[in-house]
Amino acid sequence: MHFDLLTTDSKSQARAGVLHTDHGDIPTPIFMPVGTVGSVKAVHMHELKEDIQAKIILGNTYHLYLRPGLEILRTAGGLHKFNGWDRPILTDSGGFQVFSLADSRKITEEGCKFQSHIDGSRHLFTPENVMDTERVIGADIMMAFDECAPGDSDFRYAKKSMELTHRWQDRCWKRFNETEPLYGYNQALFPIVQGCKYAELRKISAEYTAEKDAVGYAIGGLAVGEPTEVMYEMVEVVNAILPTSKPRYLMGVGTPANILENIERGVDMFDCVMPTRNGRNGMLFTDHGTINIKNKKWERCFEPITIGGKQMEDGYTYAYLHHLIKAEELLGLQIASIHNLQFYLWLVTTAREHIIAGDYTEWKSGIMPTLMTRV
RNA sequence: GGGGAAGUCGCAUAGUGGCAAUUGCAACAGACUGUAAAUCUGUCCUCUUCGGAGUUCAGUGGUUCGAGUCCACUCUUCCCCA
Repeated sequence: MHFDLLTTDSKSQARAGVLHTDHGDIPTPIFMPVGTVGSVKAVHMHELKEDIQAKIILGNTYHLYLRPGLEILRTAGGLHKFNGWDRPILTDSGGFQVFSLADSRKITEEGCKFQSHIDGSRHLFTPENVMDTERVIGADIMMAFDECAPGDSDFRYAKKSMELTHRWQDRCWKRFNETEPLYGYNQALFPIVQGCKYAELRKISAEYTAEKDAVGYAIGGLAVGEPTEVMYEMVEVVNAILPTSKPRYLMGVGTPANILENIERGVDMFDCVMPTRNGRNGMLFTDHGTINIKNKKWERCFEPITIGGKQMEDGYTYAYLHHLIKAEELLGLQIASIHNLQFYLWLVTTAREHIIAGDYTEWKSGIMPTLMTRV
């Protein structure tokens, strides 16, 4: 697996490239739909491929480990075989669950003890067994096991957490290098930079992480409660240190505006639950701004929903989607999810075109006000 | 025609004499960033300077310090027998 950097914008840090994997090429910048349990919620595989043009999706180690479980995944021949997705897959390590399941886990030097959110059973995640699990899942890109500390962590805790993540990172590398892929194709390990909202820590973490020759590097622990401006600052600090020849993945980000701002700062890969989760809850990203399709004002809007000024093949109107969501029809969740993912993929694809054309910053300035608009 | 039951804020419900009144649905908003989320939160009689104030529980009258709750009659609905 390797990355080709094709273009770097002359007026910013924005880059266009291609990440080559055994399951196909990923043009960057890219947005990766989140498919926690091996499914992008409410979206069928053929819709991901054909309608949305997704190039890579995520899975989650914690969730897949709990259900269906490793024995099933191993017997199936890995997640690709199990769910039928033949393009690249990236698995998060469970590091985010260290953050989001704070009430039912305990962190030690060894790893993190979790209590299952499904049946309350107790489990221990260590850097070593997470590597083994990601081997079994068979993700093209395996994420290191880290602690995603809360955005409001104080310096003392942030430093301690970062140092633990670094020690875990070393153990991940060791286990990764001692083991082989199980299904005949290559897997890469992406280490994760931490350090919360402290530039000093981010710098240390980026330097520490960049020492290892990885296929790509991730920036974690952002968009977890800190102000947006702080997130941008931290990305700048980190990207000034990470090697330019490798892809940078900003984990869990974000809004369309967040994505363009971070592309400008040199980020190549993004993932976020926002287009799918918020879509299911009625939030739609449109050419006119962000809307809540449940609001009464869309009841009689018989205009088709467009993306980039173009009507999608199916041509749903605001009024129809309003009706479906209000009526709690499953088709509403499906259309909203597909629409938002189409919007996100259109956004990064168009950004890439403008980076290559050399007018990224101008294009971005033109579209930002709309992306920030709440209709 | 005779007998029985019941009428509570859009609908459905709770309500021992101390209640602006329970809960669900609907409605109207808001939140959501490496998914414990088809979830969660708020408002939901009127006005409000957010401290409160004013009108309410089919209608009218009554008992009581005090009535959605007790009594009388009226109206309406449902059930059973003719």
